[in-house]
Amino acid sequence: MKFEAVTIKDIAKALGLSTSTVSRALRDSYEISPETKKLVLEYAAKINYHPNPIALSLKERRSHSIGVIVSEIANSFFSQSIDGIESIAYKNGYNVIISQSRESFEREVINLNYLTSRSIDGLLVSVAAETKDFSNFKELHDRGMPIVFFDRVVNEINTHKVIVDNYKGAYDATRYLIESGYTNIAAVANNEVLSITKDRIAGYKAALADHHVQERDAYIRYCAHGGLLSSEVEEVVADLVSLDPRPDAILALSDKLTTGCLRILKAKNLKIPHDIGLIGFSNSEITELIEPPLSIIKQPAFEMGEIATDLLLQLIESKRPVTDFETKMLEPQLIIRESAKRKRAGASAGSQ
Amino acid sequence: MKFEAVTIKDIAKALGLSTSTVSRALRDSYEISPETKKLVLEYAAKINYHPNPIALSLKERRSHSIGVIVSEIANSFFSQSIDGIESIAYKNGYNVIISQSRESFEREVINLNYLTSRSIDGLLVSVAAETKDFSNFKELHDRGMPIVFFDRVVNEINTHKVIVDNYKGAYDATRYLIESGYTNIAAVANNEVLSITKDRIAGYKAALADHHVQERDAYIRYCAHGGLLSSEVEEVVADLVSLDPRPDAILALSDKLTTGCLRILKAKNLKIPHDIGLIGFSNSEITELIEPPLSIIKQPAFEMGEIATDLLLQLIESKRPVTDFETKMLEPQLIIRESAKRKRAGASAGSQ
DNA sequence: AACTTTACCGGGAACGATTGCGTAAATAAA
DNA sequence: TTTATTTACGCAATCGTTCCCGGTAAAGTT
Repeated sequence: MKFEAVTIKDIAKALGLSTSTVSRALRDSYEISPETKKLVLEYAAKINYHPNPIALSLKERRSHSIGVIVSEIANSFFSQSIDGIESIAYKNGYNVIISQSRESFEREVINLNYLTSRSIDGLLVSVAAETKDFSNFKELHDRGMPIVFFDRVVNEINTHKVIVDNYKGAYDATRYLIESGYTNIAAVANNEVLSITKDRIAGYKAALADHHVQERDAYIRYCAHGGLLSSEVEEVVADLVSLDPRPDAILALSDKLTTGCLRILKAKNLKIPHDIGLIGFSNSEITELIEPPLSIIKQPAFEMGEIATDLLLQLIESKRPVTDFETKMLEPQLIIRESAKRKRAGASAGSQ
Repeated sequence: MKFEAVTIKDIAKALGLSTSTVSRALRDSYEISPETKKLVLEYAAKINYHPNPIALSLKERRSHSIGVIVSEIANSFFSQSIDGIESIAYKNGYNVIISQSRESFEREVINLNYLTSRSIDGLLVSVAAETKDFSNFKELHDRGMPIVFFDRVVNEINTHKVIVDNYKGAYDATRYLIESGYTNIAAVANNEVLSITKDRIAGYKAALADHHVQERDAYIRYCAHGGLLSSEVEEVVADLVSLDPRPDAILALSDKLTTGCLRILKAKNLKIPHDIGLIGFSNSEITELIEPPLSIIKQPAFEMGEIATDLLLQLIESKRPVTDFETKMLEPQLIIRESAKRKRAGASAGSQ
């Protein structure tokens, strides 16, 4: 099957002109007489001419497409981000090529190689949970590929980044739990190496410290695959609830973990928030419909995608090499619902 | 910023060969001596040579990328479909360029023009809710563009299609409601012109008829924008519950509508399933966590994306024009949970 | 010794578009 | 009338790659 497009040559031949004249006429060059322009433009419109973007790309040495690497598309946060990415890219005439790491370092590297071999103009990345070796990104960046990280960033690479205030998100959520009377607060986090994990855990710890609640190592658990495997969440939660003293609340530090914990807590017949409180990062649109309505920390995913793309396009279209990079930090939104309401707000902290 | 790639010319120059020889060596042509091949291959690997896909595209007159038009990415069904699309496309060396219609005919046409002007090799489409004029697709298809429709197909165009058995899905759900003792079953559907709407409504009606339950026009409602506007769902549900007799169950005929109805029913303080039963099409991963756990008809979204892409690639890579098109129909999955359990199965109809 | 193969390799056109340069004709200035 | 300038267009190189068409030297065949 073929889809034959009309070229500038067809126009030239039909009108008895050279291709250069046609090209110039189409670009409204001053070198072409108004009559010729009119002729060309009208004929072009008539036969529905569109310049071949591939030929243009070859000439201009840029593809007008950007690559995106996320862990999985079918995840509320990422699909919302991609929505934002697509809208800005589209507005600026760029294609978006998406690939998924599924939290695997290996797949991430493969995707990276694939995308660069497809001659993309820039890259938008939220790194995989497994990734602790950033040399591939680093090398690519050093060789001049514009990269913008969003959500899960890599601090070792000096470029634009877009994140939410993960520290604050976790801090506020933890504080809320403490102020609601929870004292044994466990944290279930994504892979330990992730920037979001570090920042969120830091916020969690700080909130505990600031409110004189003792931090316990046993209460902090990591899921190497970010909850992509339900077994790892299951294990972690099972461990947690078998502890003595058993945690009276769980702070889940990423999307998949939040729903994962809830699922397992329910399976274990623990009543939320009575037996155990739950709050977590989530971008699902229907957390309010859950039983119990879920308290969440929500990220402005769409905006993050928009901003990251804006920054990337700036990088791509900048004439001079950019050396002044910024990290945009957005506000997370703490939404309190039933799943983390236990005692009255304002109860004195630091119990036991 | 620029990202300089190494070309075949660089290799030729460095090795004192012609570009044709290098090209042939890289493609393992029999015309090249083993020694030269080895030389070229090793040097190419050393300087990390990758053929420029844009130059190849220009030469071969195909871009190795496929366009996708869906109503919105941030929708469980579509993001799961895209997941499937991406996996097959990736496996075959194709890029996926995604665009969103947001249920608008106008945006769909714009996306269509944009994608074709980006010289894609084929198109995967799930039509927008508003679209009743298919002439744009038809014309494109007639001009030789391979198109595969999935989920929301257009019957007027003879090409491959991938759907679930929407009739059966709606029929089985309706039958389940009837057998559970519901008698006044309303249907809330997407835009009337959509193929999925027609098929699902037909299944709903057939189930009513087969079980001697009277069909009422007032019980069948359409949402022109597929629930993208929460106001339209609100209106429809408000109307429905004010009817006399009030429906004792709602069958929601698409993703957004299912959660939309639930949200509004809850806001109206109606107890599900006691006051009103609810079942609907949904591909959300967390419907079991909802209060009450949602009974759903689930589509094999990932597989649909995979199959549609497979079919599209067949079309693209076929030497001869394909005239024998097929419609793959997959099985929907009926998952019964609390939201549609009222009386015991097998209870006689006619309640109150 | 003369001819035919075979093995290897290079030149250059082509894909579709842009663009620097050259130039004929028309017009203006001398 | 001669020269300079402007107008309006064509030629050809270029982007990176493939591939048709040759070409040459060594080997094999009479």
